[in-house]
Amino acid sequence: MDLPHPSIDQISLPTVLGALGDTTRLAIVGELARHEGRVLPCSHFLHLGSKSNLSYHLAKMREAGVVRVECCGTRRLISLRRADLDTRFPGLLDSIIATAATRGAIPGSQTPTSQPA
Amino acid sequence: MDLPHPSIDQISLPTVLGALGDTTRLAIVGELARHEGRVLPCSHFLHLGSKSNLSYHLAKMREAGVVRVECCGTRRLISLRRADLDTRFPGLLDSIIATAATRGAIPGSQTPTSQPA
DNA sequence: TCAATCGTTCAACGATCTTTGAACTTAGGA
DNA sequence: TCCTAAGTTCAAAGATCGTTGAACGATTGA
Repeated sequence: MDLPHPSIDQISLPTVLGALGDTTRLAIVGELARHEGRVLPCSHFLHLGSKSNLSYHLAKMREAGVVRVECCGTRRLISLRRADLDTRFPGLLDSIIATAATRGAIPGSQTPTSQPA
Repeated sequence: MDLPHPSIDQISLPTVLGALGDTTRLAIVGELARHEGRVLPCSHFLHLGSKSNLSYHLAKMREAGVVRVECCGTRRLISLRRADLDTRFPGLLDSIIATAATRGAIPGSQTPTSQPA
């Protein structure tokens, strides 16, 4: 039932960058960053795409080592592999998340703070 | 004769990440970083691919705003848009370049210092 | 002028990506 | 038990990607 995740050593820079080079996936990462430390179900991201579409994007990020997916009954609990990524690529995630929270860096996205709550 | 480059404001995070999510292009950026401030002709990168292949990758990075391409006779002089990227995405390029210089982060690549000269 | 050099462009290809909807699986609750 | 909710998987489709080789244009130098 456990889904396969790359070990820290197996996480590759171009694969991570490729995984983040997509507006939907970047939006997911931004969302996860805003809920730092917490764990979110897939359904949290339904506003970003259809069920099967999210399944696709989340699998891609899991395989790239960006995200961890844990099974909990019929749920999948998603979290950022923040510590692992910080170990592997110091500063990378920080700068991406900081940028992603900035107006205009991601075309078509709204600034998180612009949403009511 | 001048090739089109996006202005700083037009540089988008997912596009930049996508441009860097490729081993050939990451290698080009690494090479440019090792020659910081200097300007290199396309021919400098011929060990990374064929002429037309490099033309493709360099165009992609130019359009993404990662690289500047200046025409000088029949030459194209390539440079990293380091200052522009630092302004737009503080810390991003630093962490990518630092990582790219690390053994193992980019599968199939050799650490620059591992090469004789 | 002629030839060589430097790089772009094009068409083609196979591969990968992104999205969709329908069918399916699995677990939990009434 | 049966139903529902949460996600996955699959096939299909269209788009984009990365690579190649051939043809092309533009500049430089003999």
